[in-house]
Amino acid sequence: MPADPTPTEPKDFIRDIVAQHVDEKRYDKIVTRFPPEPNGYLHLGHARAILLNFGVAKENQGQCNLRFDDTNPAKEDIHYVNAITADIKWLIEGWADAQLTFKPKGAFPNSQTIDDRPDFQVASISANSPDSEPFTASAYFDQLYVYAIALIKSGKAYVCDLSPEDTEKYRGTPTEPGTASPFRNRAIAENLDLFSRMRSGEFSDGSHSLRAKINMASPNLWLRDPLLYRIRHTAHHNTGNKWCIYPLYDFAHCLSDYLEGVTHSFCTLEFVAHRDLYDWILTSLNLPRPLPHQYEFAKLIPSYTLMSKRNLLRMVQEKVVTGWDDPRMPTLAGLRRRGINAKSLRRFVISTGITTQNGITDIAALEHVVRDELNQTAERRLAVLRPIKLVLTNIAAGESIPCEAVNNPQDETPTKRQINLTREVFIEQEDFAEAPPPKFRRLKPGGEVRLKYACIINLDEIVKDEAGNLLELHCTAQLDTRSGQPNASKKVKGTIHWVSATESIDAEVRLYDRLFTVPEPGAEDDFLKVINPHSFVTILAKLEPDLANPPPGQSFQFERLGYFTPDSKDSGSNKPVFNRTITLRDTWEN
RNA sequence: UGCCUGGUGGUGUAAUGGUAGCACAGCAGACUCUGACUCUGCUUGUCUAGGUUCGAGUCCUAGCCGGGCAGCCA
Repeated sequence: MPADPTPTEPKDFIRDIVAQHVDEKRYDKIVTRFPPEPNGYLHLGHARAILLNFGVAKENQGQCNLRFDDTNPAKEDIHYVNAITADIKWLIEGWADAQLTFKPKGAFPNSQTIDDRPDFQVASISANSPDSEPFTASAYFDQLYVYAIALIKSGKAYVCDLSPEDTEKYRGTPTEPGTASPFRNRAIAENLDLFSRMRSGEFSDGSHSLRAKINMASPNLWLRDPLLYRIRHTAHHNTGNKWCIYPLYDFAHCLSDYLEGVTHSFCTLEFVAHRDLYDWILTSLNLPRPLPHQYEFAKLIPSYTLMSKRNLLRMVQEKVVTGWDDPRMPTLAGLRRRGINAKSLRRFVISTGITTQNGITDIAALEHVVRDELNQTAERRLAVLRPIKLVLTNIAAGESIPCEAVNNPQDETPTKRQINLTREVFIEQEDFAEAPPPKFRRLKPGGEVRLKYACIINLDEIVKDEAGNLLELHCTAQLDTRSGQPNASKKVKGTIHWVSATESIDAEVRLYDRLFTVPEPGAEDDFLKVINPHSFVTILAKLEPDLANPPPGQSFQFERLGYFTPDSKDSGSNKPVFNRTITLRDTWEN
């Protein structure tokens, strides 16, 4: 197996840009960053951003910083930073671990002088180092404050006393220019004084703000004197009560990139309008090092899923699902618990490419790679989800006939295990039909079928109770059709799976399906109306005995049914709970 | 109807003035001790109209359609 599971090296407009910069030797090293806000779990959409940022870093021997964009203490929580960090490590493990970069524990940006100009820069260190921690925007609050003062001193920022409502009114509309705030031309000294008093807690939330002085008539709304700082008397999960003013995204993000030495800052299309502001702030500060630049790409939106954190949070809060890591959720945690491995996710996401076109990606493309990966790697087992009892009348009670079962036929030299055929076995209800449809290749009256890895059987008698309910099936086993026996190569049309009634275990199996019934639940006025009522079904199944204590994280193919993995939360010793990752492709219809 | 941005099979994505290709999905068949896998074949596309050119998905002009932007969210 190759150490690097990446498929072919991707090529797209962003890699072209980076490649050109590398040719030009524009930067010493390519540095990207993944900047999640710790206010929810990472999902499939983030996977594209993660794989882009880490991919570009990896392909150019660069680094990718994990930075928490934690500038809004009202919405953020430390719980999310831990979950996000774990999810990222999981997603890139064995692929781009070497690129994941943190800062030294407790580090803040260092002061330095470059060409007689003052500068700040934060040190970086491998995330593998024990004394490392993720970058955070909140670690830059001191420097950000210094930059804000520099902007004020150069006449490029001012303190505004307009209320949030008035600020909105003054901004104008897309078709009408805004009007200048009455505080726009305050003296620099007054701005400095007011800003310092904002910081010291003298003013209430919303009463003042720091604004960039750009152009109230700009066709780009984000250049109409955007806010840089707002007052929030709220404790922050990192900085505690040190601050009561917090920088806004536009001010914090570009400067965080700069402080970390980021060269390429990738984000999604809705930030295109912010790019001018990103550049304005950076160029206004006369910074001595090369400036980072922002490049935008289209979001990944798979069909039959909801992708916004707002909606996912609502599903969690309204208990549509059991939590952020519910196996039906499109979160990395949910997908992982479902049994989808990181390599499958990478393959899927990378296969969708990077462009600037918005669109919906067919979730079948993900299902395809999930099946393909698992087909290669998952060991096969026999399991019966909805059992009916079948009695092999020519086998004595108590007798165990050993059979060899292949663990994975995809292996070049497959290993085998032993399963025992006994007088009583269970087969799948679906594999028997008293009145079979045309082309039915399974067990039917007067028919014969092979029990996988065992022998061919003939149906002799259908036993029912007085009410006509099916009780059991009586069959005869053709024992000489077992592997190694004289008639082993005898052909029959159908092969079905089975499990010994006396040598099997009972286990809970959770059958998951798509959460929504429509391809685009996000386009619905209320997604609650299009929830798939059958997205989660739990049953008691009969499994091969060696499935009693499955290794966590291991996937199995239950033959003819699908891929299953032990649930990471609810499985107990000798009491496994299996999640169905996905069914096998099924082209048989009736 | 301000500014930005984008239109290639059903979906996603290539082709950077020179044979419109790939993947998924779909359909048909072969194989099969998994109706899986694998294999074979097939259906389906350059938003429209002009122009430049020997040659246009690609360049130009006009139009049509879609997405984004008016948080003290990110």
